[in-house]
Amino acid sequence: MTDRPVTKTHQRRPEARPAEILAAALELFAEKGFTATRMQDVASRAGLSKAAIYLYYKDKMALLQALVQEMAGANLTVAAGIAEHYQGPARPLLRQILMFMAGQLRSTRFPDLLKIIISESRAHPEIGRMYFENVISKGLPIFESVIRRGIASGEFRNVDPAFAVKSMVAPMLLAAIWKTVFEPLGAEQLDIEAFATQHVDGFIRGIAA
Amino acid sequence: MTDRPVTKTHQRRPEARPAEILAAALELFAEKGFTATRMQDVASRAGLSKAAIYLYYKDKMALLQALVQEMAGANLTVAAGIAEHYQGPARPLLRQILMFMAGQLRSTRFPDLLKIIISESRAHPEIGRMYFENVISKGLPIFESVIRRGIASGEFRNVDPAFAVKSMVAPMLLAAIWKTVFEPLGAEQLDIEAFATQHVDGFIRGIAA
DNA sequence: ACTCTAACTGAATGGCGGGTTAGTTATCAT
DNA sequence: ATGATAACTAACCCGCCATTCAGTTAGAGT
Repeated sequence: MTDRPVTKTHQRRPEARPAEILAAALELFAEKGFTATRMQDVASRAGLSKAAIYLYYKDKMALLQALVQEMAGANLTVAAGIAEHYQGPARPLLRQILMFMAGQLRSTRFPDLLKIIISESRAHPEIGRMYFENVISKGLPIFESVIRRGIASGEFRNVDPAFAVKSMVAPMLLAAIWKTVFEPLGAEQLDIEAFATQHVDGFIRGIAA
Repeated sequence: MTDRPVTKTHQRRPEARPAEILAAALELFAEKGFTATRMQDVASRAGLSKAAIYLYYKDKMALLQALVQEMAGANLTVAAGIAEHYQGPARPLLRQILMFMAGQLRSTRFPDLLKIIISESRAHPEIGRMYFENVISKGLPIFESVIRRGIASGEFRNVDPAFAVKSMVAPMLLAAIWKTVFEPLGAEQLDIEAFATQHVDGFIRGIAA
C-alpha cells in the first residue's frame, strides 16, 4: 500500500488525509502548544501543503475542535461504561475508575489536550464548552451516582457527593498539570499510577462510614 | 489627591507608575488573558501612553514576571509562616493551611495568575520556572514536613508524604481551574470554602492512623 | 523667567503567520 | 488518448501588535 515508489509529485488520497492531518496536529499541539504550532508545521508533518489542510478543515480552531471531540468521546464512553454496568460494592468501582484514569493520563495525550483546553478556553469558548458539556457534565454525575450508591448502601458516610467527586478526581488533574507544565521544567517525574493508588486508598478511607 | 482638576497634558509621577502599571496589567490579564491583552490596553487603563510602559518594564513578559513574583512571594510567606511556627498536633494545622488557601483562591487573582502560568509556561519557561522554584518546590516540602510530623507522632498512617501533599492540595488546583475556566462558561459556582472544608475532613480521615 | 533633563507621547516599523488565490497535476471516465 | 474535475501546491496578501524612535513637555533648580 505505502511501499510503492515515491513519486516526485503529490499523491491524492482524500480519504486518508483528515486522519493524517489530525494525527500531525495532535503531535505538534502536544509538543509545542496550540498557538506556537504553525499551520505550515502541521502541513509538513502530514506531508501536505498548508493550503491543502484548508480543503479538509475550515481553520486552525477546527483542528483543535476535532481533536477534543475525538478524545473526549472516546474516554468518556469507556469510563461511563465501566460505571454503568457494574453492580457490586462502590469501593472497588471507585478504584477501577481512578486507575483507569491514571492509565489514560500516563499513556495518552490527554494531559496535553487538557492543558490546551485550559489555555484556550477564554479565547475560544466553544472548545471549553465542548469539553465541559461532553466530559465534565456527563462524567461527574456518573461518578456522583457511584458515591450516592455507596452512601445508600451504608459503605460511605453522608458526604456531599458533588464535592466528593471533585476531591476524587482532583489529583488526576494535578497529575496532568504536573506532567505537562512542571516536568518539562525539570521537576521530578510523578509516578501517576502509584500516586493514584495511594490517593484512592486514602479517599475511600476518608469517606468510609 | 486624585480630585484636583484633570489637566489636558500628562502628569509626571515616576514613583507611582510601576505599581499602577502592574495593577492595570493584573486586572486585564485576569479579565482577558495574557496574550489577548494588548500593551495599549494596559497603557490606557494605567492612564499612560503605551511607550511609557517601556520606560518601566522591559517588555510584556516582564509585566507578567513581576506579577507572578509579587503574588508568589506574598502567599508563600504567609503559608510558610503558618506552618513553621506551629507546634501542636498536625491535624488542625492542615485544616488551617487548606482553609487559608481556599480563602486566597476566593478573594484574590491567584487563580487567574495560576491559569496564565499554566498557559504560558511552554512559550516562556522563565515564568513557569519562577513559580515552580518559588512556590511549588518551597511550599510542598513545608507541607510534607507537617505530614511527616503527624506520622512520627502517631496521628497519621505511614503514607508517602509527597503523594499525600499532592492529594491534599489538588482540590485547590481544581477549584482554581473550575473558577477560571468553567464558571465563565456557565458552570455552577463552586463554593470553595465549603469544598475545602469537606475535603480536609475526608483527607484527614483518609490518612488517620 | 530660563534652562535642563527626565518623563512622557504620537507615529512609525517590522515580522510573523493565518488564510486565500490562481494556477498545476493526478486520476477517472469515456 | 483526451478532456473533466477533484486534489493539491506555490506564492501571495494583509491585519495585527510588540517594540522603537524622534520628538514634546512638565516641572525642579537657579
